Amino acid sequence: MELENLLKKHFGYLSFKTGQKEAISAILNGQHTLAMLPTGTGKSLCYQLPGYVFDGSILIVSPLLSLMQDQVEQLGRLGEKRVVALNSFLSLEEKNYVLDRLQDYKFIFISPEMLQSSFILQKLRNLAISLFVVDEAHCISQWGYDFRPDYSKLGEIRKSLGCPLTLALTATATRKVRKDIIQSLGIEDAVKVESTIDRPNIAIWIEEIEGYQKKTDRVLELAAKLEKPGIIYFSSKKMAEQMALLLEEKNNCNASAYHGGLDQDTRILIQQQFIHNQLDVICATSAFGMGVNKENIRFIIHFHMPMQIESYLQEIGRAGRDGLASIAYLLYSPGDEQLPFQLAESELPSEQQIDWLFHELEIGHGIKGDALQFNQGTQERGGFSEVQWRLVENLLRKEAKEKSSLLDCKESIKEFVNERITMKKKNIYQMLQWILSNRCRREFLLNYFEEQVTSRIEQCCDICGIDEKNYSASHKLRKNHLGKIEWKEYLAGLLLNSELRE
DNA sequence: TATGATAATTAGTAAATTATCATAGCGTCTACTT
Repeated sequence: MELENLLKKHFGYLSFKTGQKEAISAILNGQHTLAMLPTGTGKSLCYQLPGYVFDGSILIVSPLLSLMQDQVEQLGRLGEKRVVALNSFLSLEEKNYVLDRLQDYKFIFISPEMLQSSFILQKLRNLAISLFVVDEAHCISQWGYDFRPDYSKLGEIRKSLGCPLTLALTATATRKVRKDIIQSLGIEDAVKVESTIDRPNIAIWIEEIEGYQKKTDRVLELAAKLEKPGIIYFSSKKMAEQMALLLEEKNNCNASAYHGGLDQDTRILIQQQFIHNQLDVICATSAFGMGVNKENIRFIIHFHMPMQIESYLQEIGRAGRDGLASIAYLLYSPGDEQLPFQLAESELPSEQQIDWLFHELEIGHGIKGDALQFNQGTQERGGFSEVQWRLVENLLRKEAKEKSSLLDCKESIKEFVNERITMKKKNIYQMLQWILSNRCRREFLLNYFEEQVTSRIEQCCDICGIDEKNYSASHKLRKNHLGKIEWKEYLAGLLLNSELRE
C-alpha cells in the first residue's frame, strides 16, 4: 500500500509533514535512521506508521513518565489498544501481567532505567522487536554522561536485544550530538534525515539589563504587555516561585511556578491548567516543556541564560507551534554566566572528593572480588550529591572492569570529570558569546548548527530590528477589532501598564 | 548559615559575655527507580 494511504487509514491525515516521509521510507527499507525533525511536526508518526507495516512490536525508549502517558493516550485516541508504558506507574501485578503478554502489545514504551532490569530485558529478548526507537535522542548526549547514566547504556541494551532496526528521534542536535547519538547506539550506517532548526515565526530579542531588580521589573512589564500565554524560564526554583507570586499580585495574571521540586500530582495539574488556558504564564525551570504540546504559546522569556545553545533552542521552540508570530526574550545581566558555571561544577565531583573516595577504597572500604562495596554513609561523608554519587558509582563499576589498578581507575575518572567540565564550560561560553555578539541572532544560531541563512525574514531579532508591537496583547485587540473584543482584559492591561510606569 | 540587634546573665549592680531571635542572603537545574 502507498504510504499516503496508510497515513489516511490509520491517522486520518492526507499528507506528510517535512521529513516524515523520508524517515518512514528509510525505516520501511530496513535502514537505521536518525531523524532530526522540527518540534511539533509529529515525530511520533515516524514509528507509529511503521508499526502498522511491521509484524513485531515497537519498543520506544522515552525520557519522561508523563511523555509515555501522553503517547499511550494519544495512540488510544487513535483507536489503538495494544499500547503499554512499562514504568513505575504499574503495580507489581500489572507489571507481571504485561510482561507475560508482551507479544500482545504493538507499542511498548519504556524508560532507560527500566531497561537496566535483567528480568525485563530477558522478557524483551524473547519478543520479536521490529523497531527500537529512542525518542528525544539528544538525551543520550545531554544526560547520558552524568545526570542519567542509563541513557549511555542504550547501545549495550540494543546489542543484547539482537541489534534490532533502530530509529533515533530528536528536534535539536548539533552535528557533534548527532555523531554522539549514532556512536552510542552503534548505528554507524544510519540514514540521516535532517531538517532546519530555524523557526522563522519566532523573533529573538536579547536585552542587557543592569541588576536583578531591574530585570524583575522588566519581566513584570513584558508579562503585562505581551500577548499570552507564555513561559518564563529560570535557573532557580526559588526565583520561579517568587516571580509567579509577583505576577499574580502585581499583574493580576494567572501564573504558576513549575519545577522539579513539586510533587508529581501538582506538576501534572499545572501542566494541564496551562494547556487548557487556565493559566497565562508558567514560571519554570528547565523541568518544564518536554512533551508539552501547546500550539498557541506566544512568548518565552529567559530570566536566566540556559547552559547551552541547544537547551535555549528547545525552550524557545515551544512557542508558536501554530505558526503564528511569537517572540523569545532573553534578559542578560553581566555576571549572569556565574550561575551556569557554578551549576556545571556542582554537577560533577571535585578532584578532592575523588581523592578522598579512593583513599577510602585503599584503606579497606575497598573492592571485594568484583563488587565495589562502600560502607553506608560514604556518600554523605564525602559530601557527594545524589547526581555526583551516581556518576562516581557508575564510573567506578565501569573502570574497575577495564583497569587493573586503583590508581589507573582514579586517573581515568579524574580525566573523565575534567573533560565533562571543560565541555560544559565551553557550552556556556558559546551561549555567552552568542548573547554578547552583535551579529544577527538567527544567523549565529543557524551557523552553530552548521546551517546557512537562506532568506532574510522581516521580524528577525534585536540586531536586525523587529516591531515589538506585533507581540503585544493590545495589538491583538486591534487586529481582532471586528471579532470578539475582551474589553475587561484589555482595560485591566492598560491599567497595569500605567501603574508600572509610575 | 552568618549577621546583628536585643535580651539575659553574673559571687563583683557596670560592663562583658552569652543566649535568643529575626532576617537577609549574588542567585544552584534536569528523572528514573522502590
